[in-house]
Amino acid sequence: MKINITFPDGQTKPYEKGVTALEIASSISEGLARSVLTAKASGEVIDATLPLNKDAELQLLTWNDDGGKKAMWHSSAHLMAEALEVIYPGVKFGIGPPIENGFYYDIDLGEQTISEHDFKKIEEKMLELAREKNEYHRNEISKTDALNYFKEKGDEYKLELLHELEDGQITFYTQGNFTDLCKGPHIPNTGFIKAVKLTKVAGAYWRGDEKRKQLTRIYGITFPKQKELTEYLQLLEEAKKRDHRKLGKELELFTFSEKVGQGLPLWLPKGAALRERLENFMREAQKKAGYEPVITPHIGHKDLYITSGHYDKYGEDSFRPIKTPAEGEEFFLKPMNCPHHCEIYKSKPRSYKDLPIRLAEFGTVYRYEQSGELHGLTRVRGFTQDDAHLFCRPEQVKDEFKKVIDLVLYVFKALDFQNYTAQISLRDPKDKEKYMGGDENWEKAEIAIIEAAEEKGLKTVVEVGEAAFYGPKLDFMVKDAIGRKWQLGTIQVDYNLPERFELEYTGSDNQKHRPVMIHRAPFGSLERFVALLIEHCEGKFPLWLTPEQAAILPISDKYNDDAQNISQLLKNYDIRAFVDDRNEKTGKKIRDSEMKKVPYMLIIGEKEVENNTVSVRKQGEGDLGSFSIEKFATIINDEIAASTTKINN
RNA sequence: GCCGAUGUAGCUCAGAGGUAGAGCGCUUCCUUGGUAAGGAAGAGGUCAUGGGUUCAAUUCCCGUCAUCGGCUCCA
Repeated sequence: MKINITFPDGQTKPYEKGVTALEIASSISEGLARSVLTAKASGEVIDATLPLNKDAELQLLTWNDDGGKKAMWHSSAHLMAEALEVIYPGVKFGIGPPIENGFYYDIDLGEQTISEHDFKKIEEKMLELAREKNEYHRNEISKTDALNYFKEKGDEYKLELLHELEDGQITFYTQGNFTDLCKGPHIPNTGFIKAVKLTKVAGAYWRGDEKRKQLTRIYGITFPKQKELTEYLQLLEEAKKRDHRKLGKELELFTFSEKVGQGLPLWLPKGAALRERLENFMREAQKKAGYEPVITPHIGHKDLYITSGHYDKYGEDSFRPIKTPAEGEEFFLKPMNCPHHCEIYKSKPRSYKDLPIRLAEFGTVYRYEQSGELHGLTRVRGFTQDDAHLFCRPEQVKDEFKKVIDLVLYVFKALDFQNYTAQISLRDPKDKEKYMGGDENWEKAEIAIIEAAEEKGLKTVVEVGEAAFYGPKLDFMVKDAIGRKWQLGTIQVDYNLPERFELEYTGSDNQKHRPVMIHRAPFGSLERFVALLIEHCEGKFPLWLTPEQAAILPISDKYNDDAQNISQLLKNYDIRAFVDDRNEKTGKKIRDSEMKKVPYMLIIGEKEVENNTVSVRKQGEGDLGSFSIEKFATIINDEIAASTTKINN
């Protein structure tokens, strides 16, 4: 019997029924056969060693394919499990999947513990087992036999997983002396794994449930060549150089103090100046878009949060209330600005003609985040949102929402954030208690977001269960230097707060109506935004934002006064410059300015003073030649103008 | 909050059961220099913090705090 195999280039060839992808690869070339990890047959990724029994479109997957990598790492998780079983007899296994970069396995070591100091011996054992080139054998097994196997082994985690599977679709994979419940696919044998690096150990709750037992999770990554591991490790080193915590310290943008408290950032002068420019940029953009600035206090009465629902949801997990000494009234640090803004809306009667009303505030809010979760400027306990609340008529929602999308995209474009993901976060319909408000409001809000994003042509991913407790949202997510995803811009439609605060407007029918609220923050929080900005530009900020635009470097202290004069002149052109008048050689001053990522260096010596010029050097590029001060000012201001024109078109 | 690691000078880090070191930075002096590190001298540390073991602890053990990597959470 023959079957027809169609290759990605459209060619079709007949093969014997029962042929494996690996055999097909061998028939093409030995080299190919040596690099095939798995195969995709009619859309499904399978073992390359699995017999093919019917016509199929076949794609051979190697290390260069996602499916190949995933299988490699999945098989590596099994290999690690085998090694662990040798070193830690009696270890029990949870799950061990491949992930974006490598794999992990959750294990229960009983009384034993494991730390990074133990990695070396595990890695060595893995490599030793890999060299045995043990094949990954697939076995279909009945549920009863499978249950018996893990009962005997005493692995309650695998038993729990098994109970959820149906008989007839259970497979085991065995390599060497290790057998695991697994649906595959796997690579042909362990010999493909040539380089192993265990990266971290962490506690992880069984099935992601905080209330269940915490297992030990070991992360690792493997490669088919030692060289690729070396390259990967280098890449990680490079990424660390972009880390905003490191750059923030080096460039003197922000700091933390144990005395002030964890998660409470202190903005240093350079960081504060940078942030202020960002705020002004946003103020300008919002003014054009019809927003009205408001200002509200940092605390609010407990009743405010009872009305808003925040007290119910977070009262116990927030910072403890502040009590007035005489009356014993309770106040909370504000965790959000919306309740205050709702009260501003209510300060006078509103007509349909007034809507939409757009109230904007750089509001500083405080949230008690779990201590283990704090992280540089990206996750803090006190931060400032570029917040605004739009109160509109129901028929205005979609239009307003689309305008906000435009604003967010404008901001991202201005700061060159290209690799964002637009994520629509909906509520989890199976877990309605987590959320506030009725079904009808939720449905309206979710539909409004989906339609607005669609009409704007945004490519979105939908995440169920990620909504805020009072409404669905559209978030703009960006990755940081170490690959973690963070929410920056956010837009949220809210039918619930207007109801809780009993917001109203008088319609053209002279009846009372309920407005709809849109919460939005294009930066999200200034802290987080600046953190991501630092990482994206590696501390080399756009010229209009950067703390110091130019360093003036006198060749010797004879020219210090001339340098000061030039600094004064540049101020007239709105150029931020400082004089490095240290008693150092020019080479040293240049080096230091390069390291501090100052965009321009102006070298001043005898020639320049005589000709009334400055010698211009650009960071990362080198000498540009001599220019008059006016000319230099034009260069800078043109460069800034060019970036702004680019944004506006 | 949970699991694991870490905490030594302003920064980056070395060190050892007998009370501490380097490089950079800082101060002073010499040098007055032309596009990525000129030279010398000096100041600077309750070795995170509280307790325990010991003749002796910064070093070993325990608690606390903070930081780092994950987990959970994230208005």
